Amino acid sequence: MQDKRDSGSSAPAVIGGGRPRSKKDQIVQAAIKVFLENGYASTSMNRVAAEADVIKATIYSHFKDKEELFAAIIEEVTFKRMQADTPEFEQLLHSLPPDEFVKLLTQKFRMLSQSAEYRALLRVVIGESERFPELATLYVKTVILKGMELASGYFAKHKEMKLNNPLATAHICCGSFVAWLIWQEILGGKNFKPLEFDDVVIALQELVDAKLAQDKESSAE
Amino acid sequence: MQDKRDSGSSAPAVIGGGRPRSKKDQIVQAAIKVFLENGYASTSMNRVAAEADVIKATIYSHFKDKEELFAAIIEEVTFKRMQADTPEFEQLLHSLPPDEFVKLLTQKFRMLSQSAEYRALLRVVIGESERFPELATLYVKTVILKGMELASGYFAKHKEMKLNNPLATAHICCGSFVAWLIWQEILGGKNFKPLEFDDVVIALQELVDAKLAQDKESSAE
DNA sequence: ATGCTAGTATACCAACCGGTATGGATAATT
DNA sequence: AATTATCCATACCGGTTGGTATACTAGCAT
Repeated sequence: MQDKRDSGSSAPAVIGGGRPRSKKDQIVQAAIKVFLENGYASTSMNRVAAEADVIKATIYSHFKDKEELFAAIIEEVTFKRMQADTPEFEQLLHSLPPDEFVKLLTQKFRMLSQSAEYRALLRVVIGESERFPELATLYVKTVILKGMELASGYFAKHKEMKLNNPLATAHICCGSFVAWLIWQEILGGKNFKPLEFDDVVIALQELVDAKLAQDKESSAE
Repeated sequence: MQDKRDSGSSAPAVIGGGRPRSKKDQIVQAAIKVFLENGYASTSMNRVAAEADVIKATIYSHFKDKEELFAAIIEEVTFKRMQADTPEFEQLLHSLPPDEFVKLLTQKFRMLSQSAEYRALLRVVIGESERFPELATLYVKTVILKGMELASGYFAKHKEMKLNNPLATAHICCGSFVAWLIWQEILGGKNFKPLEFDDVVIALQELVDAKLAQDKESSAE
């Protein structure tokens, strides 16, 4: 029972048609699907095993118990979603004018919110946040804060915008997006009170532009 | 098995020390606590019965099954939270200047977000939104949309603000608040990247004020 | 008194839960 | 050829699940 923590390519079981997918990965992929669909409590290990086309004992040879498997899949999905931007790209972002910057930021978010897996991740992380606060923290740190720091970093750098609290302003931007995702898509609000994401972006830009114009004017006098 | 849908005061069982609380209410109160603490799947009916100090069969004499009980408690809490404003109060709100209006809106939200029960409700409704979409819809309709329509109604009425899309602007305001509640309180972001709610309000007001000033100026020329 | 209702207490049900044990098959390593 | 490790198949474990059945009691209205 040696610690075989090779996250690399030493897949020990390449048997069948030459799949490079290790058994452990097979399990993780299946677990991602089942856990994100049903949440922690109403997911049974039998169901995961069946979905992974694997025997239950095999799961327990890779993961100590249900909780560890759940934590593993949340980490997996979280990090997968956050194969973050290169420093060069962030540099580029910082050099853009505000309107272009917001446009790019929203594009990134739009891509995220179109992924069913990402929506499910958000739902499950919130739903299980009471019993798995560490996972909620992980999610916040690696996903939410990344976008937040990007935006607040930009706002802080561009002093011509004269924002007294860059973090709070970044929160308003990102928060508007997250809230839209939750109440329109996850909670199904779009079915009886639709609100286009683009309209939110436009309205947001309206506000930011106004702020920008005001500051230009006040710095002129 | 007649339909006894009296939501009034005909409590049939006033036995003990003279509690006016019916047995059904006893069950609902206990179920609220347990379900909101643990979510749907990891709440057992035995636990609810014990918490309500009632036998399990008694629960099933009032509710057909677990799902019905869960739906009942979500409705109960949802409506309890939304003993909405009087029309007169809404009228008052509409007559306020924008900054005062935002201030009052945030005060209402601050009160909501301080209630642990409300936070738990939000968490559970999101977490179970896949298996209970009707409950998510109920929540959106009776809670979220109420605040949204209040704000968007105000924005639409005050044409001097020249907001092209009142609903989207209302979403930015309310969404900023909800998102703050989720990532600071529910997901625990405050523990390592604290952001005061008041700072969000101030930053938001900064943006709205700028928009307002811009419109005044443009209408002057 | 006689039902009727609402509740209690307890026991029970089949199904499923997370997790383990055993024993055999396969394949790579030595 | 022997060893080792991984996996499968099946069966099993004690405990819990949602939900029911039976038998009994207390209050209430006719």
